[in-house]
Amino acid sequence: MAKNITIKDIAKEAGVSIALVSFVMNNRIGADGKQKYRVSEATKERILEVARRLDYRPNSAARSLRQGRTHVLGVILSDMGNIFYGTIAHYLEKMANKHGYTVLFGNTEEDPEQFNRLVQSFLEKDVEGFVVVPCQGSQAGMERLMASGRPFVVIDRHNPNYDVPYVYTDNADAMRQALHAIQEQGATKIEMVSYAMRISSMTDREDSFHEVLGPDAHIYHLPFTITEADADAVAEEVIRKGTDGLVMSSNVPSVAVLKALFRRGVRIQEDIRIVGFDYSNVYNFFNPPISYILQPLPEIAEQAAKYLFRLIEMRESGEDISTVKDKIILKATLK
Amino acid sequence: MAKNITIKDIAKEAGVSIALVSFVMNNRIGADGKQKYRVSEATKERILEVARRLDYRPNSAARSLRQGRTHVLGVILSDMGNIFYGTIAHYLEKMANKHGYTVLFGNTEEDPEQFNRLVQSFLEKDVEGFVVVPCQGSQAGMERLMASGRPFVVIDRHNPNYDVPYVYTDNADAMRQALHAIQEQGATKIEMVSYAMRISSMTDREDSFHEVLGPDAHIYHLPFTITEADADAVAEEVIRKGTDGLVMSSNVPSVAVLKALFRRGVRIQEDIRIVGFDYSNVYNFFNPPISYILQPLPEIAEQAAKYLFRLIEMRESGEDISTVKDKIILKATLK
DNA sequence: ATTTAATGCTAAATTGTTTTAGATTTTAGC
DNA sequence: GCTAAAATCTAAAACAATTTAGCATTAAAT
Repeated sequence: MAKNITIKDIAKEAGVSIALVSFVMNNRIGADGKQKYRVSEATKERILEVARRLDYRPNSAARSLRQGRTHVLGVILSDMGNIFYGTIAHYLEKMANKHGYTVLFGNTEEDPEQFNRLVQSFLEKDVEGFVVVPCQGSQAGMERLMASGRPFVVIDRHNPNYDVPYVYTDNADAMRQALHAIQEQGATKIEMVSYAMRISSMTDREDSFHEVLGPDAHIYHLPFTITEADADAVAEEVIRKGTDGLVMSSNVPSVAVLKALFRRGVRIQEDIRIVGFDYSNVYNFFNPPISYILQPLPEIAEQAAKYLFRLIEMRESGEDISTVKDKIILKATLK
Repeated sequence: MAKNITIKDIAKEAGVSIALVSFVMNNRIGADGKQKYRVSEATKERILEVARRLDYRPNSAARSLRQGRTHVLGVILSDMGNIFYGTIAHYLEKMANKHGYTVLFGNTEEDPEQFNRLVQSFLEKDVEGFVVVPCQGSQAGMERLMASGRPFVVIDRHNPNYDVPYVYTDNADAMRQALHAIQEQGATKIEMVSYAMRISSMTDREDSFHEVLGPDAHIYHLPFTITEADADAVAEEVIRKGTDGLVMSSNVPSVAVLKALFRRGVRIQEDIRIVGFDYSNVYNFFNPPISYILQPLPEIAEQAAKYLFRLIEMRESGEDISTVKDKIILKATLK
């Protein structure tokens, strides 16, 4: 209820114009060489004192309306409950914070409609820039984002049909490392566990897998929401075939299949060697520990944020950002 | 650059007043019994057609400024990279979305200064309500939040000195369940692993632990950022003392200590029984699987969101929310 | 035929800030 | 003491919507 204190109240209380209050509050004094707006120390102090006393807080809606800036970013990802995205989200928020930005988050749960809704919603909220994880079928949403002219950076996946700014992991290289590792560990009948989703992170890893092991090497495809039955089916087939090496393409299916194998008494790392993709605590509890591909999450977030800030900066100073589409490719490491 | 389409552009194009456009866009036609604002079907269609054609999107800064509503919530938690908070964040976002809200997230990393900064920042962004996880020393931030009169709901922990709305787990009961379970599993020399942070979730669990096992039962206290050395030290002492049961008070320390024990070749669930707190995939890979206390995360998020919406609703209709301070206590279950 | 009521619409105020253009006051130079 | 220049400060116009109050026009009622 308590009516919020505005610049007007302060002006009245301090006996000055609202313009002056604004200048003082924004410390826009004696700036721009010609030092146009100058205020005497005395009035400045008086204004600041009143502001403090009345506990003034600027209304950001009004400021945004006038300036066209919100200092808000929009981050759209798959699922914050997944430690992979949760970690990225955390680092992104940290970067944003450091630069005076605040961030709106949204989860698509791999639903393209939801992706689209989030884009719309964030555009209307006037976010100054986006970091997005597209999903299968999110073309409409991506088109709208591109058409908006709002700065954005794609991470984790990308649609090769769209020439847009992104930060991406060298998944082909990562899979080569994984396969090299599992072969060194003695596996000869190697299969892969992947998601059914046709997104570049999966297909790039799969293509690389086939390049190394030939087109007949088998890949299991699991749905986005993996049931116990899904994982059990994979385990059964793996056992039946006598597969002795399994490379994973993501942490969730990785853990799901490990559970199913464990339930069946398969001696993991003896009967079958595993190489995971993305970190899970689970890997530590085998002998030897399960190797895994680690994507540089902090760096992904950092690079994406920096890239985005650069785009925002450019747009703010009137430059054309539609021509900048640099791709940043980061290497994953085997752990 | 592309100048945004405003209500004015539509008015001009459709040959009507901006007021009418606003009414049509908000579907405020023929409402409120007296059906004050009516538009003929024809003009309505014309306006909608123009809006569609020009791809009109309302400017939410202007709308917020005028209405004093932003349809944005602020969620402040400890660390989205932790699956516990990440999951809660996800459910909260989902609930918010369903009610037409968008959400700003912030991580404190258990730093009270950061908590304070986030409160300030979100207040200035005019969030309509907060869901917050306070941290040790966050009193200043909490006071400011309370003083703001903005609706908020506290989750996961609470300061018993503050009589505020919260959704909380019955931690005493949870710990009793955990202890009952570990005793049934045959453990007699039982210790506890907890955080050094003095927050209610930890202290309630610890108090309950002492109530059941007596004041001399030992509790290990780990810092918020646990190093391998920290966990190693606990493992060493546990081994030295011949502790045969360990109840955990949170997932992160739980996994850290499990790793340290595993590294030392301790036969988990044979030499020592473990009962975890909060879910981790790790628990499945022992024989028998490690029991754990599961907090109802979806329900926590749901109840908190509903509670918050109730408060917002009340405030919107001019009611005094400063008197409503209901506490919602949820039971955890042993899995 | 005149009042009354309903329908369809509009002008203008309002929200809290930033910012431009210019008005006042003070100081400095002579 | 006067003028020019410098130093302070202000009025008012944006920004893009919502919303109040009320104006025409047509239809219905007396």
